[in-house]
Amino acid sequence: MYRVKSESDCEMMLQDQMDSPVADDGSSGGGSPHRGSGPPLKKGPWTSAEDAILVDYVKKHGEGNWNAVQKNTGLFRCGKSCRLRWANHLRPNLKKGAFIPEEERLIIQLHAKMGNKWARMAAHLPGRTDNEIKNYWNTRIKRCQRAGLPIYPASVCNQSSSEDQQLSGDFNCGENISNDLLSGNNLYLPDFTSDNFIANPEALSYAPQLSAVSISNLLGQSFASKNCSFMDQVDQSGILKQSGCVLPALSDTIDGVLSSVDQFSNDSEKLKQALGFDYLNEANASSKTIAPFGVALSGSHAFFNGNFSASRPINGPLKMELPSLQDTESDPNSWLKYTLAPAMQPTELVDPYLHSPIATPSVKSECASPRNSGLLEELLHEAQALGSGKNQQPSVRSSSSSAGTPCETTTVASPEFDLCQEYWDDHHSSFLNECTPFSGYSFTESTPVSAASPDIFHLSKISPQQSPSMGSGEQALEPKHDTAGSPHPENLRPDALFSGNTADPSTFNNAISILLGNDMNAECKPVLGGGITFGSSSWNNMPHACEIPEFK
DNA sequence: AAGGGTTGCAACCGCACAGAA
DNA sequence: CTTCTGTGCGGTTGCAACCCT
Repeated sequence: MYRVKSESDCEMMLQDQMDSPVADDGSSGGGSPHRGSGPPLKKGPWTSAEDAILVDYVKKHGEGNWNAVQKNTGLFRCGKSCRLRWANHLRPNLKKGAFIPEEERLIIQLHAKMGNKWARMAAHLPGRTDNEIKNYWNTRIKRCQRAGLPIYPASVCNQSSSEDQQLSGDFNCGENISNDLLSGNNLYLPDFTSDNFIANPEALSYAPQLSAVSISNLLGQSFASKNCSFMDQVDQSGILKQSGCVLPALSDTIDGVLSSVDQFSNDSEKLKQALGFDYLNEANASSKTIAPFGVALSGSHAFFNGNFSASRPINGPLKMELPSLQDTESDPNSWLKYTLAPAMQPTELVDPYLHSPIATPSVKSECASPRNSGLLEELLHEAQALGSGKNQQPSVRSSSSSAGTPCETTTVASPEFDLCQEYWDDHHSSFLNECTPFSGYSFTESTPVSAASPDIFHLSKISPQQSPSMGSGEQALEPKHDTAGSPHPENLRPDALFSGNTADPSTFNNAISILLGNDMNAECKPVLGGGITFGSSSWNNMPHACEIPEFK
């Protein structure tokens, strides 16, 4: 690393840089290559002397015209290097040191919205440079990859959801979700309408969301504005359980499902969560502040959790840059734990749709981070907790995620998962009967699940019997295979969820159409190889939300 | 203690864009 | 309109510090 030279290095001063110029290759780089025939420009770490020269120059001449620095100061640095040095290290008001939790949250959130637009992200983080943010993010990506955790905390996506709801104004069901972070940072929050969302199909690649949305559409599509964001609809599903006033009959249906699930043994919570029905259990939620991250980022898990036993391993390195908002999460509540001020009273944590009080915030998941910040450390902490095989307290119903807590679902090879598997083997028939109203709309019926989370797996188990386009449940559990029986590469991608593993593409499209407000048919089309494209977008060239014209 | 592997940051590289000539 | 120049941005690399065995 180019560690900042100690102050003793100041002694090297100018002479040092003069003595050790690195032959420049004309690397002023990019659009401003060094074209002169002067002395070779130095590369590598800046010395204090060079810094002093540059600072002095900027004080006198101001920023800009960086190529003139060399001419005016004798500094053997290209203008580009000077600009970079100034911008990243020398300019005033630069924050140094580690990112504070609030900054981390903001970075995560911004990245979810912008993708790798570091400069734009830096604009939201005064005193931070794009390079810093980029490095931080890359580090974070690596950590998440190692830990097998999702890049985006579920709450970040839910933040987008909540923000979207607030901003859209099209979906006014009385929620008044706090949004301190948003308001405090003047974030630019694109309105992810359902149409917009189409351009981000990865965001759909998470079974809990899908199930949530499917249920939402089943139960409450009528009251969902078409202009509501996709996540709005997800959120609606999350509130359905609590919103019996809206559709009491259907709410009863859900209650019935949950009741049947509750018949399961003490581990039923795990099963429900693994089945992705946790979002239906918000009324029992005590854990809006529990699990730092939801696990509904199933696709992300698939990406990063190479230990996912139920799926084919992901072969080879994956480019970790993910399109923005790829992982919108279905849990409408978990975001709260990020946005609520620390002083927020517990009562304020009550979901607007939640009729029953929330358990005391003191009920903490064992997975909760020591810092309770929901940030990178928490991810790591969760990973540790997962590795240690810790479980949540049985009495704690975690509904922070539509798919359960990370403790229970991120480590798919965990005993919990096996337990769920066993439960399924034992009870799936009766459960499926109970779940009949939902499964018909479950996207998992056409979803290859090899790259998905266990949540997706279990959801897939729900649907086959109900699905006209899916075979047996066992088939549903199998990743999509090509004719040779080998894992289809598409299965290794989150968007494999939409890879059209249905015998009837029109059915699939119709389902998506229902999901996304009936506009899918125009935008979504099957592609060769079983994938689905959304307009011109694909996984690899998916534009970030900010690149979508509406967001600019 | 030593050596190899990993981490994380600073800096570089190359492309793209805008404005001036 | 074309070319040149400056700047911005995102991806990548280099390497010292740190960690692990």
